[in-house]
Amino acid sequence: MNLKELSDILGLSQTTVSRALNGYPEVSEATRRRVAEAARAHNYHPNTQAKRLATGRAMAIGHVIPISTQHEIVNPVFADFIAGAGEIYSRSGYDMVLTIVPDDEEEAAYRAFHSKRNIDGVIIHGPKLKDNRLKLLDSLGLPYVVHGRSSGILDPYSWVDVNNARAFERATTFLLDLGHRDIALINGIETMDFAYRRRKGFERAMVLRNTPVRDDLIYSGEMTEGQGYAAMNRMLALPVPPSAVLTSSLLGAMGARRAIEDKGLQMGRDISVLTFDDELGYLSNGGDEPIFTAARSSVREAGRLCARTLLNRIKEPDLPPETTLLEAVLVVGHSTGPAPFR
Amino acid sequence: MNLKELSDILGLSQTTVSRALNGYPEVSEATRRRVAEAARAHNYHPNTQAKRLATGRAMAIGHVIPISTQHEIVNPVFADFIAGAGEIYSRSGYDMVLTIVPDDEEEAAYRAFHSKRNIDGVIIHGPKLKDNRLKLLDSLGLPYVVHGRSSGILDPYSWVDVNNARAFERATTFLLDLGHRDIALINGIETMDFAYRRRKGFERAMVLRNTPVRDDLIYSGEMTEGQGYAAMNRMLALPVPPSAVLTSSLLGAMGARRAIEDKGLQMGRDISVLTFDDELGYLSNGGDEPIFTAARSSVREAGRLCARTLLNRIKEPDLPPETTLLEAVLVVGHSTGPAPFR
DNA sequence: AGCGGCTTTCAAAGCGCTTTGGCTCCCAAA
DNA sequence: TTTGGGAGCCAAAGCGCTTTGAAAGCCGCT
Repeated sequence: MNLKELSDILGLSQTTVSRALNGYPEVSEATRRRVAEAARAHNYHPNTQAKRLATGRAMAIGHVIPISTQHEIVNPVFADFIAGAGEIYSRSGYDMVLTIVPDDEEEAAYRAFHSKRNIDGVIIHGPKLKDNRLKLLDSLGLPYVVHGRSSGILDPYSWVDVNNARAFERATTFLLDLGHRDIALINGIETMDFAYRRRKGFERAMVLRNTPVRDDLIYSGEMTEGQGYAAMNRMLALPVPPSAVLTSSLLGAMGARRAIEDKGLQMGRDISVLTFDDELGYLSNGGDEPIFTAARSSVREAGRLCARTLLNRIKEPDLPPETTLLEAVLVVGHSTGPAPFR
Repeated sequence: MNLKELSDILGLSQTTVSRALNGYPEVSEATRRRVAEAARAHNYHPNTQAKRLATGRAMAIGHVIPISTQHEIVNPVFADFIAGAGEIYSRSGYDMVLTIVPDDEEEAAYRAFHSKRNIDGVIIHGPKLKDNRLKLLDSLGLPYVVHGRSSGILDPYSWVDVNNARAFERATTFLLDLGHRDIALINGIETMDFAYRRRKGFERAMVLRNTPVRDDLIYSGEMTEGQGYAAMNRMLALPVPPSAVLTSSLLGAMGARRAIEDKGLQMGRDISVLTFDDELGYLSNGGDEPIFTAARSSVREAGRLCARTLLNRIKEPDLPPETTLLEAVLVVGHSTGPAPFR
């Protein structure tokens, strides 16, 4: 059942039927109802491809998800981010098209999106410092919104980010207030913008309190349980181990806890752990009461915001870039306590 | 730059240019080269929408990912599965389109896929017992492959599944061999086919050894860290707690370990833990040496296989259904040991 | 010279929609 | 009675590709 058949049945032109179904004003209410009725009765659904060709709009948003060639890690926050974004897309009739590529083919993936013309815009995931995807997309003229920011890029662009520096500054201050001085940071890879900002926040808080930042208490790497475990283990073996540790992910915090307990120590008493919590659906930080003290910000909500922002930009391409800065909430759980005497 | 412009430049008809670029035989090698050259020089890329309309093939695969309305959980294995499938799709020029829906709108999502005609086939995730999506898709005539199986569906269909029953039977036998008798099962939701089969495998092994299956040692629910922790906690509080536990996911096993260690017990000595391990990229079970003893099968590889199978079916719709049964490997880590004396 | 049979190329008709630029009524205003 | 204008509808021209059916060119043969 296509438009022609339907309009033949109705004894109307394709024009009128199309306009009736798409809510154009130049069609009488009576006809509109009759058309809508017939469309339902005959189970008519417009052919998406034809519509896309005719309008020139793809009605789809692209996401490029890199697989790190060395580590084979699909960042687990993608799942939740995408769940949030997908919610908005489907509500607006947009499709979400995903491309999974080795990270050295990422640029090619964006170019392919552009030249195939099968999407109207993209979301940039995991921006790095001075991320060169931004100018690539600018040059292609593809609308985009960045999930995060890219330090070093001066031209304005649209983004949705959580205030990582502030969150880690506050978290660090919280630990300092508890008397900790040897505070460790188990961070993400610092070529990633979010990790860079987190370290800056951490350092700022330390400096403001005249507390030395110890290089041997800073780790930067993949945010997995295993890496968190390994990093914590190494730090616990130091002559002066940390009395508190900040981790960049709940998974990392779980690894750190395991290392702590392996040593027969107790988290929250012997060593404090404070983590960033993305509120991933499948990895909650306890129920009503948090287990880990954490700086919390929902990545799913960030997905929703990114999607909304992007759809807006697609609708109104001439609007100036729109930016959203989210503040993380500090929630207190059982993983932190006053610094023990030494 | 479109086909018409390109063929005008070349002084050829659109037909010839199209055929040249698509590798049809009725075009001379000389012309083909000339066309290919010009296409590159002028940066010509065919318009995907037009191509799709003309051929009637959407060149895209749909995935419907439900969000449980009660629990807000996006199953973390999706990420890895999709990474595997996406690899195959992009290699074959297919797009992957994702729809995220509340699970009571899942059926509508499949119908939408069908009536919008924007995909050529779908993958069914997380099949339940007697899953009614299968007959829905059959009736719509939409090619599909199931990741998993659906007990109770008798008509043949294409699937890729791991031998869950066998894996859990072997795992259970492994624990029985170590002298355990009070073995607990922390399973997924048993309306899910995989969880049902795992329980069957578990029970079979127990029955074959004349070991009673204790109802109070069986838990079925979401496979999160928190649920694993809670379930293990409850079981440890029983008059006769288990000496070993099987969990359906690494996350659940991590929760169980936490409960065990909270009680001051040691995993592998006081209580054995054996888990299923999907080899998720971001949640590895240790490095070279596994931490948890586990039945291991890569969900990413399953994604690849599903994708290949589906693309095959799309190409050759008349082939009989194709099925693939994967066997999990039992790897021995540090989480299991002989049953302690009581 | 005429012919059949290749190979190579082409014009034109789709695919199913949107949108432009009319056209026809009908009614109120002049 | 004419006229201007709005309401409601339509035919046809796209959108950029594929594919059908036919034609043109070339070859060796008889």
